[in-house]
Amino acid sequence: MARTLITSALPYINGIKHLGNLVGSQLPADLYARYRRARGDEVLFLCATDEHGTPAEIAAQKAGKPVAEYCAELHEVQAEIAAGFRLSFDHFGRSSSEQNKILTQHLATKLAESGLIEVIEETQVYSVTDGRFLPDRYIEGTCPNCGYDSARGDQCDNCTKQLDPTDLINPHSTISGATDLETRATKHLYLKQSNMRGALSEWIESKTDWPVLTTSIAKKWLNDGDGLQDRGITRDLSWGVPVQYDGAPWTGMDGKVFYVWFDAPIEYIACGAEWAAKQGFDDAAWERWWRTDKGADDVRYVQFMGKDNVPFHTLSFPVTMLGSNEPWKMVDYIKSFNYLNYDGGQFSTSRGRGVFMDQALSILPPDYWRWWLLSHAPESSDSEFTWENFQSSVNKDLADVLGNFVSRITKFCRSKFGEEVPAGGDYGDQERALIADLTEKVADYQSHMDAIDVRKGANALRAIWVAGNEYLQSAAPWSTFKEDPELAAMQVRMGLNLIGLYARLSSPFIPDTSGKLHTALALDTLDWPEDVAACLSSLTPGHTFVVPDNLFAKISDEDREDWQEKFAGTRS
RNA sequence: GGCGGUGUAGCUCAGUUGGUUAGAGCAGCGGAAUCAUAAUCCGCGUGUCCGGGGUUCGAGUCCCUGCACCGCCA
Repeated sequence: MARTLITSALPYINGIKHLGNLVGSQLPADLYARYRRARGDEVLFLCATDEHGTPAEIAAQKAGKPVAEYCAELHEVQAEIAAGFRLSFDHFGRSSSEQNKILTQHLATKLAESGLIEVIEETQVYSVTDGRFLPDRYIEGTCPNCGYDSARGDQCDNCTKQLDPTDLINPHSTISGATDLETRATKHLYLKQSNMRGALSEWIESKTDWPVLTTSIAKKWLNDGDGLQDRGITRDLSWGVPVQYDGAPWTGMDGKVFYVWFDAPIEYIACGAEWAAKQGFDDAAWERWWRTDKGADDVRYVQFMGKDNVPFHTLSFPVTMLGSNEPWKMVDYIKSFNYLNYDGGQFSTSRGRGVFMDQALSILPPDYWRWWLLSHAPESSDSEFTWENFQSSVNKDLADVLGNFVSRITKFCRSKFGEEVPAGGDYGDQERALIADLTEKVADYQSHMDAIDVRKGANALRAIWVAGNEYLQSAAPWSTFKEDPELAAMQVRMGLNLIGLYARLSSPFIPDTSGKLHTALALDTLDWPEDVAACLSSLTPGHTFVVPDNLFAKISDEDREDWQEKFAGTRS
């Protein structure tokens, strides 16, 4: 049995993500996971919250809660919303887990043994009032260049001049407003990524089948300017994986933690360990996915992420994996996405612009969102969400093409033959032609799904739905019924079987709807229709069903205008 | 400032290694049908493929350049 390991970029803990974040990683990852499972693969689909770092500490502080408690709560919130979108993670873990701590410390040790860690002393701004070192962007003051009074420590937003925090006039902490800032010397561990440049370059060059978006970003970082830079992997914080521990190959790192970008990707692996522990399995259960010396050789590992995450997945994390000199399973394919814009601008978490995951679910069921987002996934370039487009796509594709198809055939059957598959007649030329056409269309659909071409997959699926309406329109059982009820019965039987086919093929995109059809038609299975002809004969005369409620209500102009207004401004 | 991306029908987007009259969905127009959520099906597109140069027998597709928008980096 083929085995597929799938990970989605980890959503950061400090709040609810917007639809742009969702469509860039978790949702397409789920689509692919569902598809691979349907095709019979053994799948392990992992995701987790990314919980460490300064933003989490500050968010917790604002909420007036200990950071651990804050993260635990937000993790539950995110998990619940993920479930709301039907994201089928085998495990939704936490980067703050014990497993991740152990693994992060282990890998840091291995990297040190490989000579890839060095200790560097540098100066950073310390806020006495806040009791912490401040990242550059949390320091503001007057720009020495243009006089703008809210220039950040890394850059002036007004004149765009790049700054050093110590350049600022009258600097203060944006966390507390404190002005008692001082520069202090502090030591940090650096990961010598530059030493691995050759190995990384070779590895990336070998990935000729990757999307250009992925490889162009990777190569740019690898080759531009002075090439790949070494990066600090520790920070002076309390919330995170401790850098100093028993057996650490360095000293003097007390009170420091690993920088979030270092431990977050390691959570992909640790998440597997969390999953195994939760299932009551032993280590071998997750190691067969993650260690090539323990059975992961035949695993195909696919990662999903937005383009902003590509450097970490093509360079930093691989440095950790390769540099450890241990046989970790490396990623086989990286599917990356561009950005989804919102109505002429960007989605903005800070300004609350756009639709956030919880809000989306509060106004419509998940399948509406899944369908629109996936059929408009920003694959080749940034794409745009507008309410008009959302309304027309959803109404047309889901309500009219698919929903109405189910409605018209089941209701016609009920009125003429009752709620059971009618007997009589045999499939003829027209049906054989339809089967041949659908067999071809399903193969086309599968080829796009195999290639993880999300939009093309959606288009192909839609074409399959359309084929049912074309058939029904030309077979016209409502006409043939008058002269030849047996013929009409056979045509209706085909129509009902088409619903069964659609329920199976559509499940990766719109799982709830597939479930409804499964129940209404009393299908014995939602297995993939490897044999289209057989699938279209699987509902036999006498099989009873129930006419389902309309699958999709249409979005009215009033709703659309309402939402347009509601989500334009600031998140309430 | 450096780098990268994008710019194709009213809208959202496809267009593989350059090759016949540039495509899909939606919207619009005309028709058929009336089983169905006025839902479906059929037919209809002369679009300076952002502008300007160039390479080529031939360019949306390669090169140079200008413009616009968007990112990333320093």
